[in-house]
Amino acid sequence: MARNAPLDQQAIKRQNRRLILEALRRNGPSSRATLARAVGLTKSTVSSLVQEMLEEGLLDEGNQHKPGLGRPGTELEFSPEHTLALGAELGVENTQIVLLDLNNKIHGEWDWVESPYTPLAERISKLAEQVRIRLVDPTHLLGVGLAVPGVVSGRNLIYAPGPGWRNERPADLLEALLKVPTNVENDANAAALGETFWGENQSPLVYVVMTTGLGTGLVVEGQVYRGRLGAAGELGHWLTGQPKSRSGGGDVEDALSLRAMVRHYQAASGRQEGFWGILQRAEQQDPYALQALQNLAYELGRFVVNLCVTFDPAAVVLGGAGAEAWKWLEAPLRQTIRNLAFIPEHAEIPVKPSAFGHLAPAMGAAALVLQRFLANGGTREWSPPISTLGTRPTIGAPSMTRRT
Amino acid sequence: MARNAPLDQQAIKRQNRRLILEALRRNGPSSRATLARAVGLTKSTVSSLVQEMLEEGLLDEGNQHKPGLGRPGTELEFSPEHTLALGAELGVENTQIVLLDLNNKIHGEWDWVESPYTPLAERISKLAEQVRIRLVDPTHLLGVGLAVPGVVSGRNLIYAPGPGWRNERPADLLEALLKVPTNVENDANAAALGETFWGENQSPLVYVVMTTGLGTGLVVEGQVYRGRLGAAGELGHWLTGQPKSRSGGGDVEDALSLRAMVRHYQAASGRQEGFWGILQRAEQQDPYALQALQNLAYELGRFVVNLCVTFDPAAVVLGGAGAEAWKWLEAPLRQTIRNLAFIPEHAEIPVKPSAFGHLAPAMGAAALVLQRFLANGGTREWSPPISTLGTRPTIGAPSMTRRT
DNA sequence: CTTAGTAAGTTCAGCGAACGAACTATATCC
DNA sequence: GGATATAGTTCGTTCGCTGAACTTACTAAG
Repeated sequence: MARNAPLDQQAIKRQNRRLILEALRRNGPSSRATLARAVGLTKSTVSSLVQEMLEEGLLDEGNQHKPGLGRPGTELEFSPEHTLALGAELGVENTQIVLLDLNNKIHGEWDWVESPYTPLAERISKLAEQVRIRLVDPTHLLGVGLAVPGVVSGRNLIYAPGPGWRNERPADLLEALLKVPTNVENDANAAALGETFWGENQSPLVYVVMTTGLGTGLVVEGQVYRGRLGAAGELGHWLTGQPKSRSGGGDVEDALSLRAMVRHYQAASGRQEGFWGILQRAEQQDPYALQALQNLAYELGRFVVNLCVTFDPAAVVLGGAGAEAWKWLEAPLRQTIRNLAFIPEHAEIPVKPSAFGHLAPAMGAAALVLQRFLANGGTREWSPPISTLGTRPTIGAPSMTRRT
Repeated sequence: MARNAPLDQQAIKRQNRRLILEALRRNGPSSRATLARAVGLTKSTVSSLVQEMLEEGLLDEGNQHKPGLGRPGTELEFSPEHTLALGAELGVENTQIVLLDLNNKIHGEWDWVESPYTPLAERISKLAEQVRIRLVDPTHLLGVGLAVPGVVSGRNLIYAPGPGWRNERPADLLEALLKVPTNVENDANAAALGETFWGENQSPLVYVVMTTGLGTGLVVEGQVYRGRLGAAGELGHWLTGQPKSRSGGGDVEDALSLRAMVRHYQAASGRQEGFWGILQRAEQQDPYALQALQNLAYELGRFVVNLCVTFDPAAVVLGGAGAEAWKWLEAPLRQTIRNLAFIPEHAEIPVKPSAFGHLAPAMGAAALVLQRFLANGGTREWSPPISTLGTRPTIGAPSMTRRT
């Protein structure tokens, strides 16, 4: 919604269509009259807008709604074939895709393992191939959303340290292969969006994804906060007071990440274990494993408190390891937050594991597509895939001369 | 602009009036034709909207514009009497007020000293009294903006540690006295808004105010980011790794604030000096003073780098001590940022002292009023001052059981 | 001095979108 | 079967923007 463009009558219509569609998604199948009450338009306006959308094939008429007295209404719902979106997470070690529609119905979910450092182009071709195998015709899709573990600026990927990608144009690549409009987003941002898009609308919402590193996504009033270049939320790289290298000092990741946890465990127990190994040992009451988890909870608690003074969120959602180990983290985490909160309201800030587990980034990527479609009032406005593969993004990669 | 309300034709009109007024403010006096080109409306539309605003007294016709060929245009400008806003900063030790109009003309600027810990009600009455002395009739004001050094939620002040206020309703108090609509904002947020409202529109923009403590304000696309309760940006309270008390640990303020600087200076030199004293000694090449400033620049540089990974701003503006000592800080600060930046773009992030110096928060408070007026398309929509002084804000004060 | 050229600003018929009152349709309750 | 209630449609009205034609006011060239 361009804040700096003059409005015309079409803008009114688009906005009102958007409101109707959003209400329909929030509340599930509803009658015209119910929609009219929900969005504050008159019955006649809703009727005519709905009529249009039925003719476009965007909506379907469903069952009769029988609430008791009076004439029963006809329920409206999204046409599944016309509101499909595909979300894909290009993780470091695997690819996860999910196909769903605006009725919040998941039509399919697939994933496969990838070998590390596979070039992005290969990953994208494989994705396109798999999509073709699973879908009869990808052109039915409203779009594809890609969640990637790195800094995203606009449609371009600037830097993804995990898989080792720099200055790539995944959207252009995929559009060229599938002829489907594609959005790209940082994985934490995407997951954060997904959480608000399908969950309660808690704003602002911070999503914390702890894997080998640590990143956050921020969603304010349904909009992803990206910063100027898309580099916001890289809080794992916040420099703390602990001097480590001569020039900089340690960062938050050094204390809060799977790497840090594994390191702690090894230092204490003398045993070498991965994250899952530690969890297993914790099941068997290994005191070192329990200690490592306790320590993780403490560090995570401090971090949440810091998120509170920074973003003052309405809720914090944990993804990655934070969600996997939730069982052990919950109690000590809660206690740490209570002890350290700056204002009392933050002491009881809702913290919960992601509703979608490992699917969260892929779901969020799909949400990106659906959100955009809704914002346009349910119109697919896609410029045909112009080949711009020749030009490169102008933003450089991070300097690697520092930090470890 | 309510994102979730249906639009009607009045909304179009309001938006278009807003665009015209904003263009007029940005570009200074302009003709109808120029405005039409600037906002993308037709001449006829602009003409009729302008006609209305002339009749309302909001705009005045000015001189003829003589650009060369063709009929000269009539310049339009804001009526100074109808676009006055008052900004006030209720600082810990003084009150600063500024009166200005939408032509960006400052009509007056006053300040007076306050004794610390004066109850807020007294501060407000004194402010009202001074306004009455200086202004013939306060009802001509579009509104009053109040900048306060604390956490603000909506119209209410939750907690201001400096002057020691808790759970106050400054807006209600002032409205009862002056019968003028009043907005309240955190001082750093206000200053940040002022910086973007009158400066180049760099978004996101972070304002860093370093006084005895440390706070930040964030403005994104012209809108202040407040978080859920208005407690965002309290980055001075970010917990760092340095353990200090048993429960929490030190925070950023412990390393970066005037308190920290004074402490450092004393530890090194053995002399007790305030901030201004240290600056004076630096003038005389006192090595300890220079060292303290160098150290401040280093800590500030680290902080700016952290702001970059957190908010990825387009620019950082310094207020308070950061601005006063700019002369000594600039070079080492720049160098620190260059050394520590996470991505190369952040190495050269624009950092500059506030354009308004000590006036920044008061200017920002006034900007708050003007921005709101513009957002409404230049209509004063004020509900008469209903007395709600009986009810109290529901948010508690920070817990003081921790942190030193 | 006259005339052509150019740009500013006005007027007005037309259009698109929402509204609201009056209407029809279809159910329940007594 | 009639009263009542709610869903959905129809259509004339209102409102704001548009675009074309027009008027106004100036400069430049002959």
